[in-house]
Amino acid sequence: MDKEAPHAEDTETKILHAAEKEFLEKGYAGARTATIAEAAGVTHAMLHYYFRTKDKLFERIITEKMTLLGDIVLGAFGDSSLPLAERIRQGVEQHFDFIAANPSLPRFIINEVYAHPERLRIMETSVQGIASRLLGGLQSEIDESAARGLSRPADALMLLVDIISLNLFPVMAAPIVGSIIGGTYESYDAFLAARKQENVETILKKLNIH
Amino acid sequence: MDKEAPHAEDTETKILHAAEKEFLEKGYAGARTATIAEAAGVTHAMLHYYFRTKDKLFERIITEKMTLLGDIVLGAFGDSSLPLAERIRQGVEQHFDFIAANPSLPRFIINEVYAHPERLRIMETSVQGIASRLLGGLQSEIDESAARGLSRPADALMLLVDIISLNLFPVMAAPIVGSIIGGTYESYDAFLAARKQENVETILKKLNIH
DNA sequence: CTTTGCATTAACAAGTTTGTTAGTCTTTAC
DNA sequence: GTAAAGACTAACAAACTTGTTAATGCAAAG
Repeated sequence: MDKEAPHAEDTETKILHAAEKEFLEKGYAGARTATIAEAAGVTHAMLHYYFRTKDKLFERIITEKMTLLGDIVLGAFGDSSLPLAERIRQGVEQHFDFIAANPSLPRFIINEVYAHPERLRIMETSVQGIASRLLGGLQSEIDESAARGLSRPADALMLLVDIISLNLFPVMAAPIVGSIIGGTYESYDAFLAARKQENVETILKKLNIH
Repeated sequence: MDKEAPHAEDTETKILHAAEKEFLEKGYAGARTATIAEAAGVTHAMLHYYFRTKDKLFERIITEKMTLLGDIVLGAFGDSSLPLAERIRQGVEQHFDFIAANPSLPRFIINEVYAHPERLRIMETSVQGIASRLLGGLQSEIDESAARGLSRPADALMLLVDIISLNLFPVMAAPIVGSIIGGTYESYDAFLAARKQENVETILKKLNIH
């Protein structure tokens, strides 16, 4: 009826959405432009008409996804208005939920950055900016809490690596971990829910926070 | 001079070694049989002569690597002759060292299992066998230690997932993490060494072990 | 010495994948 | 109504990738 009908995407957007799915699932090397075009419901010439090359289309997707991943980390742990224990609990949970909702994202970024480290250099200053802002704030809060005897001292960078490590693996390696847990849990989602709480507790125990 | 000269590999072995490197670095989709042949120093017809297809060659590599990864986990944590704290410390360190020495292995396995989950089914009984044997033994030791008040109770499966998560990520995501830590550490190896100890402590603190 | 069988090579072939192009259709502006 | 511009299609082409094949070399067995 009007300007914001969610149903009819234009061709460019349809291609972008199809490309996102294909690249995230199969990576650059495994993705096929013909498959993207078909999934978008357009001829594959249109893909080249709008984006020239597979490379340029890929660049669009990966830049967007790298930015998203950085923003999520900042968004999850950046809120300094809460007491440390709450800030960390919420941060771990928010980060976990986002990863669980976007399960191929970490694998995608890790693979493509490994294959072409120069892609990282484009984001490097932005990544380092986010990291130093976040880590600076978090570190001083950890220090303050430790000085008051409310928790153990800790290195904010190490803590962040702990959290990301713990949150990523069960999602990235879902098929393998799923095969190991077998029927122990009702579903893999049930395992993930348990895992989220386990990760929160692992981090809080590490900090020995009161 | 004699039977165990390490220098002259035969053609088949040269292809296998070159294939291992290419597949681990680029994955199945990104690997090129021509590149493998060139790296092995043979014509690419030889690759087909010895292994028929790219698929069959790949199967050889991935089966070997999946088995290796399973054996490593079992080897690192399977030794039940030590006190629990030592068993875990040594397990984490051994596992970490192996991953650090084989940095592309986890990425490779995770990617290829994701791309073709049926590859996992071939190993499934073996993987589950290893897992249940390992977890059973570890769980009873954890329970016993907890009953004596020497440590907190814990789920062996969750603990194993913790350890693997913590150990894999800094190696898998080395370029990204390296960019974040910037000049904080002398080298990435120095960071990894610190990381290994951090992981041991994270796990021991979680168990609150004496 | 010759025959047999394996190893190797060069050339080729089929299929796939990315990218182009010439021309058509549709919408908008005048 | 028509001219212009952008969107679109079908067909094609070039490059790449996997895999084959026919011919050759070579070493061991008889």
